Amino acid sequence: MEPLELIDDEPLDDVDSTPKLGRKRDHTRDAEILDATLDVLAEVGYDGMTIDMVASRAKAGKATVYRRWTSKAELVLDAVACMKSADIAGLEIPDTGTLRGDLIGLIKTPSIADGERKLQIIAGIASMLSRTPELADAANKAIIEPRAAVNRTVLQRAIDRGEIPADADLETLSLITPSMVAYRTLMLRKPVTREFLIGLIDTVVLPAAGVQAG
Amino acid sequence: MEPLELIDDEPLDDVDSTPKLGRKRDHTRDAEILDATLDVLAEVGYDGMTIDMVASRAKAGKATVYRRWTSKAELVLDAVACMKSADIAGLEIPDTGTLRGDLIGLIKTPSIADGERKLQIIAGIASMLSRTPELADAANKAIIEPRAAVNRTVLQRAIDRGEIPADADLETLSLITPSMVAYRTLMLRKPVTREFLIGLIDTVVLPAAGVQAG
DNA sequence: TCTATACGGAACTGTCAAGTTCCGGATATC
DNA sequence: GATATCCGGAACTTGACAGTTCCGTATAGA
Repeated sequence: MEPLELIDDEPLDDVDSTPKLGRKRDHTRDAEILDATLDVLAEVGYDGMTIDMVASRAKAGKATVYRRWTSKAELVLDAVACMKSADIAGLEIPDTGTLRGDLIGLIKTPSIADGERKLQIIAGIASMLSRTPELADAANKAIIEPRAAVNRTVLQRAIDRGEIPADADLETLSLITPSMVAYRTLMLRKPVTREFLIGLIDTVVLPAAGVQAG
Repeated sequence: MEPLELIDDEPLDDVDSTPKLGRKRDHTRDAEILDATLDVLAEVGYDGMTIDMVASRAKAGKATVYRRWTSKAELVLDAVACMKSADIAGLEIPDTGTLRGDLIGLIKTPSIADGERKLQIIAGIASMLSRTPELADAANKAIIEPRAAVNRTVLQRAIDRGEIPADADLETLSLITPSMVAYRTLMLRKPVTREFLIGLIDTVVLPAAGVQAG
């Protein structure tokens, strides 16, 4: 997803071709600032975040930030909407032939770390979600949905090969691990280990999906 | 749980007996202010909440609040810690003879409404949880833990009567519904209906507990 | 090299809320 | 009724941050 164009109205195909005059707006600079925004958001939350924090982390001036986004709210919305799914995007979905193998194959150390950062970001904007639907939608699309989609894919394949019943509730099943990981991280503040995830898969997800135990 | 004694150091048995002079500090006034705090917290979150909002909702002066709590942070911590479990407290745990019957018997409309308010409160303080462990602990003890404890009770009874395996993971099982309800409310912002809860019980909790489907 | 543009940084303004102080009025004890 | 205590309310002080403006500099195109 591209950053929302809040200032520029130049054609997209002009990005790397010859501009008329002076220096061109650098779109990678946008990304750096947005990423700094997410870092600060994860660390101190929306209200604890100041534009100065974001700017200095991105080695930018505050004026530079305001040249590109009209307000703090716009900056945060854009940052959440443009969030890259570092874990999902480059992640090939495993196809081991069994549901258990696929689910366990999805457990990756960088993916866990990335997931915890995203949960911190959600926690940082949680109080605004009920009053800012656009932000809630953006967070959903960028954070929750990709993760659930991957789970749905491996579950659907398990249905296709007859490993689990065809009427299995994919919507619910795909949300079990995200939900319980979120609770463990945010409320219990316990680390999400590989063992914890395997335990969840074996004692909750697989039985609920209809796989025989053992 | 009593409000933390941040100001008074009078003996507890003196509460309703003869004070020495003038008017006595009114402990129900504390409760009213704490409750107003929770209301505001649920509506606008920690950072959106001002002491003036709390005071005027409790028909109190700001000075009165500061006479009883030293800071906004202390007030909020105390409010969360003293939160009454309106749903759990007066709730007799059903004993229907089956795990499914007990779990479904625990679903009560007022309990759902009360639960959503509590989740709004959690959302309001979410961004502080990772930086204020005492607050996270208080929220967990006051909101999630009572609910999980009830689940553990009915699960233990199911073990005792041989309905589910004796080695069932009560810790995990008792957290399935709280986690998924929290996730649904806070992140998906979808309503928690009776149907949703029954679906969770039938497709996740019971299979994971080892009850035969159907 | 010249020039327009965007830059980082710093100084500035305006607002808003935390926390304090003060006061007139109620209320309970004596 | 006299008195001590706490009350609600309002007027403060203070500090922090959103957002703006300005300036000297760096860089890319002509």
